[in-house]
Parts: sequence; C-alpha cells; structure tokens
Amino acid sequence: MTDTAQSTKPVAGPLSDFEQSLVALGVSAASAFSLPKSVGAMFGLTFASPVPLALDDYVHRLDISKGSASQGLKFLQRMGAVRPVYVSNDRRTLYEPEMSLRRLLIGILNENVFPHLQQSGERVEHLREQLKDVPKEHRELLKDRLDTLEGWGKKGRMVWPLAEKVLSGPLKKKK
Amino acid sequence: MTDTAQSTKPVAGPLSDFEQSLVALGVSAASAFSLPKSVGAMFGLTFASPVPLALDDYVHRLDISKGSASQGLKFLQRMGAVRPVYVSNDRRTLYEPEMSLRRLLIGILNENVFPHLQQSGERVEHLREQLKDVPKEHRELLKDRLDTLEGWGKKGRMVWPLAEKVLSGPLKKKK
DNA sequence: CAATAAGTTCATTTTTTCTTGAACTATCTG
DNA sequence: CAGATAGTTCAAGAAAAAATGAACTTATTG
Repeated sequence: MTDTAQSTKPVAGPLSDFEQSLVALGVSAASAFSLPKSVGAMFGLTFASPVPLALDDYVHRLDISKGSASQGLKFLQRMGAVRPVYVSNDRRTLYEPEMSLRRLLIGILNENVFPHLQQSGERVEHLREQLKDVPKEHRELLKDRLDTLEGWGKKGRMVWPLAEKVLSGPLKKKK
Repeated sequence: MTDTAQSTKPVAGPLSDFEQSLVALGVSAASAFSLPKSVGAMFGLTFASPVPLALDDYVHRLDISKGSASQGLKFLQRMGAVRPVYVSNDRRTLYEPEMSLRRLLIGILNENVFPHLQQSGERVEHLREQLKDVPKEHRELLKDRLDTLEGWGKKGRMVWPLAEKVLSGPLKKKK
C-alpha cells in the first residue's frame, strides 16, 4: 500500500453506529422490494459514506466475498442506485449513491417489475382469440373479464407518468 | 359423490387453453411482484373460471397439494385478490376473483411492501441523533443525505393517493 | 355415533436463490 | 517482466423460500 494519497485511505475498521443503522435500513428497504439483502446492505453503506467507496471497502466493511461485492455493484449500477466515480491516481472504481428517488424507482421497476409485466400486454391479445373455444354460456362473462384485465394494463400505464412528476419534483408545502 | 346438485360439479379435467393462458399470465404477474408461482397460478385459474372455485378444484386442476392450496387461498384472501362466496347446499367455501385493480394493488403493497417500509420512517429519526457522532467535516454532507432520505418518504406518501385515484377511477378517453 | 368431507397445520423435502472462494483476465508499477 | 492490484466469472455450497403430505380439527350426514 503506497500511502501517498491521503484521499485514498482504505476506510477499514468496523461499521460506526451511523453506518450500521443505514446498512440495516438498506436491508429492510431491499426486502420491501424483494431484492437480496447484500444489495441493500451495500446501498446502505454507500449512502452512509461521505466518500465514494471501492469494491474492497464493501468486502472488508460488510464482510462479504469479493464475488458478492462485484455482482452486487454491477446490479446496483445496472439499476442506477449507485454511480461510478473516477478519481485520478486511483485505479479503482469508486461508487457513490444515486440521490434521485425517481431514478431509483425506475431502476427497481426496470429490473424487477416491468420485464415480467411487459409480455402480459401481448398475451391478452392471444386470450381474446382463445375465447371462441369456451362454452358459449360463459363467453360473455369471460370477455368482460378480459376487458377488465386490459383496463388494468392501461391504468397501470397511466399512473407512472403521474408518479414520475411527484417523485422528481420538489416537495410542495403541506396542504 | 352424491350427484344431487348440478351446480356443484367438481370442475375436473385438464386445463383448457384459455385457462392455461391465464394461469401462465398469473404466474408472470406474480413473479413481477415477487409472489410465489403457485399463488399466481391460483389467481389465474380463479380469474379464468366463470364459476367460483373450491379448494379441491385448485388441488386437482393445478395439481398442487392440499397444503399449498389452503395456504395459497388464505394468502390471496388476505391480500384481497380473491373473495369467498357462500353457496347454499355446498359446505365448501368457493372463491371468485377481485376485479378492482386498486384493491389488488393495496393488497400487494400491504402484504409485501408497506410493512418493511413502515419502520423505515421511524429509523430516520434515530439516524439524526447518531449524526452527532460522525466526524465534523462530514456532518453537513450526511445531514443533507438524511434530509433527502426523509424527502423520499414524503414523496412516496404523496404518490399513493394520486395513484389511487387513477386506479379506481374509470378509463378516461385518450387525450 | 361412525363414516365422510372440508379445511388447517406443520415437520420434512424440494426448489430456488444467494453467497462463497478459487481460478482467471487485465492493468499497473518499479 | 515479475509482482502487485482491481475486478470478473462461475461451479459448488449454504441459506431461504415454497411445496408436500400426513396427521389433525370441525363440521355434516346417514
């Protein structure tokens, strides 16, 4: 370790209370969205750190394997929860947290929700065709259900743009 | 099997194409929200069925165990995705699907998201106190982060009422 | 009340998902 | 170039989640 750059300290040692709390918070938040614990912990630590962190920091401070850290960082980056920072004289990649709720949610939804939901739209199409094979006495009822189903998709698509505005905008005064 | 009531047929046999498609759709949707496959399949079948179904129907038609079916139904009921129907001369409990997207989403969020997120609010409080133990040169930056974090919570709480309106209301004409 | 049917519970097994760690690529550094 | 350093990959192990099935509880019914 060439201890030339004072800005590149290993940031070692056990977690401070503050860091521990944020790691724990990250873990809960992760489980709320059914993401792996380690990913939540990594985000929490990133969030708690005033300086950007490198892969090895996660390994040592969270006591996880290099493999987990590497994959976790890739994942956090892919979903835009964390962003790489390049510092001269340091060939490691450092990471700092994404602070925009909107981008965070987009990331989560892109990774976990939308991919599965996407295909659903196309399938309703196909369901309508199959409708002709159901006993005539039920056809009408089931057609109504498919209409409802289609409506769900439309409504879902209506909500996001709306939500986006709130999430990216400033906090408005109460009332 | 006392074959007296013609309305209480076992609804046996393999799944029709229509049913299969909806079961598959249910499974994808479930995985989008990180719910068990079996739960998605059960909802799909319920949705595809013009008549309410009993526990045994799920067991036989989806080829799952009685245990799974029982637990799955309890879960679907708890999250309001399915509702019990009582029919005279049938001592079984029959289930039909919830057709309100709003209620469905409330159910999912109540079961999986809110419980975890709830406690987060209280924790931010605690984090502020711990702030006094961090090195003074970082205190300001970290305080800003906590403010942001608090803002996330507030924004989240702002989105839901908005979304609710869209989800429960009628589909408006395009533009 | 004995037999049957509906439904629940929960210890065990199965399946899926996470994590690990060792081997590997690539890059710097003296 | 030899030796660190940074990071990736992926087979295998560990842990968590879901499904099974047998034993039970409660009704119901002849």
